[in-house]
Amino acid sequence: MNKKQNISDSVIHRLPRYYRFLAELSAQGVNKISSNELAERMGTTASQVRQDFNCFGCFGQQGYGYTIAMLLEELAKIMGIENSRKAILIGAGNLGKAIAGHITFSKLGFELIGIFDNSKTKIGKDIFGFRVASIKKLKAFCQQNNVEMAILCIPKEQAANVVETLYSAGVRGYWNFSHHDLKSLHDDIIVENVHLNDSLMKLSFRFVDL
Amino acid sequence: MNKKQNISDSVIHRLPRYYRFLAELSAQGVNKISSNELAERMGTTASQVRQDFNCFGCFGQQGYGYTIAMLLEELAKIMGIENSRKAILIGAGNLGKAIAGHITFSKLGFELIGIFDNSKTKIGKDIFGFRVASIKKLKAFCQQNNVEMAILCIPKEQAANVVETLYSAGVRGYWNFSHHDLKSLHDDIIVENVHLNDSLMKLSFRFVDL
DNA sequence: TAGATTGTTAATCGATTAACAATC
DNA sequence: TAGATTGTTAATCGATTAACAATC
Repeated sequence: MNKKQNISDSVIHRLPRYYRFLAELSAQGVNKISSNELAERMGTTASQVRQDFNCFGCFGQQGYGYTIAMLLEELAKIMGIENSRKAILIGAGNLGKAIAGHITFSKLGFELIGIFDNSKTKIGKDIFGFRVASIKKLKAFCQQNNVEMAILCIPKEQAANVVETLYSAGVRGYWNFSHHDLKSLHDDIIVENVHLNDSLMKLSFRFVDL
Repeated sequence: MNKKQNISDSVIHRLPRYYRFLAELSAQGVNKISSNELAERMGTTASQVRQDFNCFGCFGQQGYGYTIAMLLEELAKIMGIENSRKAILIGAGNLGKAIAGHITFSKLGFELIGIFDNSKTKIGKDIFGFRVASIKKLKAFCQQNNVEMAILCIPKEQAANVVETLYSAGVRGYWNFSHHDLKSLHDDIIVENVHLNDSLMKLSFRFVDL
């Protein structure tokens, strides 16, 4: 699937949204939809919907529309969310706990297999069925279990160190809540940054001349 | 400041990033920077940096560059983060706790003044100095305190109801972690959605042909 | 003054939208 | 067959990049 290389960020950004809207429709018992209907619900245009889907193949039927179940399946394949890549979470604070508790990893392409922390007060505690392990065991654990992705719920200052350990153990994917610019450490890693501060600043911006 | 209307989403999206990088430089003791240097650090182009800043005015000095302190001040004004709009948080689960604990609202334009929940096991408990209040008191509280923004850390199913209450009490800004499409409820509200699932799906996508 | 770097206009590139032929 | 809606090409629009005159 070499196509992947040419997909623009704009399209990638929309894929999970399509999936979300379609999954909801599906749950409501809707079976088919036209690009027009879908566009209207999502606040976009039919053209964009069709262009986006056609980046990956022809999923519709002329004169009829799209079968939602089939679209969902294709989108799932495209995004690789039917995988179960081994993932670990580092940092068992409130944020780490929220992530471990709220995210249904199995529906998003990953399997959470461990939680690590460096604080004595947390090591050994149980969180959603995981016994929090010492960060000292990180490297061995990743190597033994083929960990592919790490979720960083740690302070910015600790990120570089932790990533060095993870990188040396072969971890290449990072869901990064730490605000550290990981790309500057290695360029053969995949990083998805979450900046909640940025999100809140955008909200603040839009308030200004309300 | 009518300019605000014409600012593209692309620019708005970059503003917090500029702020973040400049704040870090400032903390490192750097005082001035050229569009070129800043662009390099941020992985963008000098042209873009200058175009972006010039959406809001002329902050630089020809032949010299930009004074970081001044840029930060201007960006802060532009994003309105020196405000302290009254905000409340609804949903005192792990996610709510993480938000209440991690986000420095006062640096982002808001002041957190209350936490609400509908669960008896949570009402009355203390979270980061706030006594969790019953959601029954929501409306009165918002009206009495001029609450402008609500953070929704509640399940999707409860969102519509809660927003009706908040809306009727005058709350127009929403930092929405609930996955409910709030814009479909009222169109004179400001909504900033956080979809962590989408973020993780994007990470999964980029794994596929690694 | 000479050098540097901005502010701003012009050129390019890419993404979105419109149009329409293909076809179910 | 007629109607509907896709897949795809062409047109438009906007965002990014390049260029350069203004100026500190």
